[in-house]
Amino acid sequence: MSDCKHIYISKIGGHEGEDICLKGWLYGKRSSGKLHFLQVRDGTGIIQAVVFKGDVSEEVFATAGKISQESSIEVYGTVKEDKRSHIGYEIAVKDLKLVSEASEYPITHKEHGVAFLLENRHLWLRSPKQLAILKIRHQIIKSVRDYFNNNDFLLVDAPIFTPAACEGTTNLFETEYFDEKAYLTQSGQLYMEAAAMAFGKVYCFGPVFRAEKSKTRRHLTEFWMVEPEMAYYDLKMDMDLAEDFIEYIVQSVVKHNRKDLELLERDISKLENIKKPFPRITYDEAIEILKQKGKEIEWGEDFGGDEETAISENFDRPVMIHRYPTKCKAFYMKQDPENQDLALCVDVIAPEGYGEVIGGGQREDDCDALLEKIKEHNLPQEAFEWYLDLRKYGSVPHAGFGLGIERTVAWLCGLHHVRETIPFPRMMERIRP
RNA sequence: UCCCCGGUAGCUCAAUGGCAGAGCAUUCGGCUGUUAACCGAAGGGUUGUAGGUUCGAAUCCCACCCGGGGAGCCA
Repeated sequence: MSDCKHIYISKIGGHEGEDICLKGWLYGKRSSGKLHFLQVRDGTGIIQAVVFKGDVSEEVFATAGKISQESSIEVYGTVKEDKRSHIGYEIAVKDLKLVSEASEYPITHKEHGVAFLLENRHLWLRSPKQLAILKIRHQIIKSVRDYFNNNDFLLVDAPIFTPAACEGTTNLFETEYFDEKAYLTQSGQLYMEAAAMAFGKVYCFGPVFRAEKSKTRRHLTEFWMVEPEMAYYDLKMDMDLAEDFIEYIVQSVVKHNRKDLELLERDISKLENIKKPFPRITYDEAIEILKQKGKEIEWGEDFGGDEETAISENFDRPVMIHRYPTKCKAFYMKQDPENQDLALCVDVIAPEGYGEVIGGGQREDDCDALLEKIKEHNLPQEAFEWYLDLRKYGSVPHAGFGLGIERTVAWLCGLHHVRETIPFPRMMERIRP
């Protein structure tokens, strides 16, 4: 038996009638007198292995009857087609090897509370639903990289340690850096601007950190962001890129993860519909929509989660809101030459209330104007000398954006909360496991 | 930081001032096609922590701890 070929469950269809070996874990078990039904998982799928008393030794039959949930096992048997199976095949077991017996496994197939599951996140990952989510996350990340790699962008990794500077330090995680303090990055953007002046079209992709005391379904303290930055791009080109990029990611998930989306009971038609062009509205038009809906909002205020959801309800695909008031955006945003009160920026709000997935815009490329902004925001000029250098040595119009991976995963998977979109979520109230 | 809700068996919950309970999980027994299998039995408790009220507290009061939901915050 030990010379049987090891086959992954996802590939079982090509081996009908053959004697094979499965290497995995016991997902579930039912017994019926002279039969044991073992649900075996191996990370690629779940299949039922049937142990009939007449087919195996007494020892093997007894072992099959007492294997505990999540014990690791090797199963030897014949692949058989069976209409009753959800994947179309079963294994008729000939022999079994208990690799390691699991003691009482805490996560059952019944309902559990969120707190309990998060405390057991290291085990929760074994559940089919979590596997489907992480497979979709994998595809999203792959698509992100494929998109930029296929469109002449250079990957430039941004640093994680950053010096004290950008916009005060209240939202940054502080850490010891030899004899001085350093902070964990909350964005690679400023470094990408430097890289864009060197290489033209660049992107970074990595974890970023926010020490905000935010307790909502859209926030994590550690999350992953992809940030492209392009020299000689204006706001319109930036928006065109964001639109094309999102369409590519969504359609690649629709194409490659249909089974995972079905397992998550996602309405796939809503994703199939995510095609260019996306609606584009100005901040002023967004305010009009909110006022029509009876929301109390004044011109100049930024949008919260409720406002974003209200606006997104008017559209069946991502909506691009551009030209926010300068005062509610960051210092590096370029002012609209046609209206100094507006910034050349864009937020992309996902449909179905999933909120902002992209924030970006055209950067201030004039050295004097940028210096003025740094002073207005009471930022320490010396920390930005290198950033100002980019405007001194061959400044060009440039633009970019950042896309939050977890919010994108939550949207495509149809999840209520971002905590399930990352293997080990880091939140204000939770850092374990 | 603020507001709301919660903490009872491994898990999900019940018991609202008077004997600490159920389902699932676990263990044992039964069943040749189970799909969250089913049937029978058993074991399993410092009711988050500390104090107070009371003849008597899981239950009422106070403080604290932990968690959940939301807000603010959020390049």
